[in-house]
Amino acid sequence: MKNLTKRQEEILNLIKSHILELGFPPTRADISNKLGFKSPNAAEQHLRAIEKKGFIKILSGASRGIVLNDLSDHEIPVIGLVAAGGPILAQENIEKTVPRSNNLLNEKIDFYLRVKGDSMVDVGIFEEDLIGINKSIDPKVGSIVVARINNDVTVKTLIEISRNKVVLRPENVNYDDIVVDPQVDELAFEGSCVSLIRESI
Amino acid sequence: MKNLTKRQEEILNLIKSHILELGFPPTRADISNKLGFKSPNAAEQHLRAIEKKGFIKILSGASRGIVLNDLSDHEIPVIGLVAAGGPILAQENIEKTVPRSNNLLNEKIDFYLRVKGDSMVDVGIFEEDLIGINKSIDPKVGSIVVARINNDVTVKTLIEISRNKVVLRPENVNYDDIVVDPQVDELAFEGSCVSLIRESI
DNA sequence: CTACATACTGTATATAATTACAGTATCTAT
DNA sequence: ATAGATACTGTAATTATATACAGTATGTAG
Repeated sequence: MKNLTKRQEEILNLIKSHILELGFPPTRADISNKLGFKSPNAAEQHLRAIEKKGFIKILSGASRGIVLNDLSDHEIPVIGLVAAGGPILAQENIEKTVPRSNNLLNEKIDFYLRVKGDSMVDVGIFEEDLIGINKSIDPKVGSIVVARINNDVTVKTLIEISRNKVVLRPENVNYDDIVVDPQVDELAFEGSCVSLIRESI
Repeated sequence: MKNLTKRQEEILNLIKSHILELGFPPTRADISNKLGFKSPNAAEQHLRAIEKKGFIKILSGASRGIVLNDLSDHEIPVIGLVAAGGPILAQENIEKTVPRSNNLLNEKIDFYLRVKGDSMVDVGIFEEDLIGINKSIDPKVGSIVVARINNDVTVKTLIEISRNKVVLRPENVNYDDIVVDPQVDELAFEGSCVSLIRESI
């Protein structure tokens, strides 16, 4: 995604603040008025340029049909079922996005993962809960991590980690620890769990 | 704020989901198409009715000029320790406020309550969790409610409710049911639990 | 009984908004 | 030098949209 010029960025910010303020995007005339253009075409051409650079999408024929593409700053993706193989943040895994303001604390959340199964109920993580994941936090013993074992993504407590042995514990008395040898099985840590949201009780 | 009719609510939801999906409100024609109206005026009149009841504001002359009013409430209070006696939403009980995520389709949350104690761990509600409370939902058997018993605020599952007997169950095998006679003890329901946030894991 | 709310159809029109076309001028990379 | 990006003015046509007016029909509260 190419960089915007100063003027284009000004216009993109204008669009964003218009949406924030009123709830819908501006028209070409709105933009022209605010920036002092004497022709709506000035705005039109800026929009085309911004679209070309991938920051917005212009829906043809629709009034105010400007769709923001860069939700990453404001929206956190929610990962549903993870397709085997591909990257966890691949588009097809994204169930929806939620506004970042849902996040109450300062800790960084890269994405939410929808919990499947009951393997973590003993620490209060239930099926369908959304757990907030920080990709940057190194897996620490005792913390809850998102691990990928041979293309299967799982959420467990990290109990032990060494060169040839990693122990992951389901927090459910009915399940046994998972012992992995990273030299035999493919193992990757996708991040650490830092928060939880339960949307419906 | 008067209640919406079923049809009006349907239209309000359509507006919300349109915004969620595309980022801007629908036109009268959009609404009519989706609901099968043969005249855009049907949508227009519904919008007027919804505006009259205070749920939206129609900006005259602006295309797609529908502003949602229920989003203007920006901050949700977080209730910490509840002082005995006073109202639960009294200023001195408010620990902080958090921004209301542009909560387009989610259930209404009047306030968050910080959970004290371990009486609800078996349903995954832990100490220091924040539970989202809706004041308007009537206490239903089987749901988790915020109850005030003689000036003590508590969160429990409602098991039984009748004129002279109310049973509240702590979701923890170590605790016994609380049986209250509303004719003897002062009992009030402050709301129902609809969501949960755990800020740190 | 009557006014008012709800829930629409149908037609029409003014205006809001997109968007094409024709220019001007400056800057930058090939 | 020349093609393309940037940054606009100016005009105009087409289409999208809001919105008024005229109806029909049903239900509900005073």
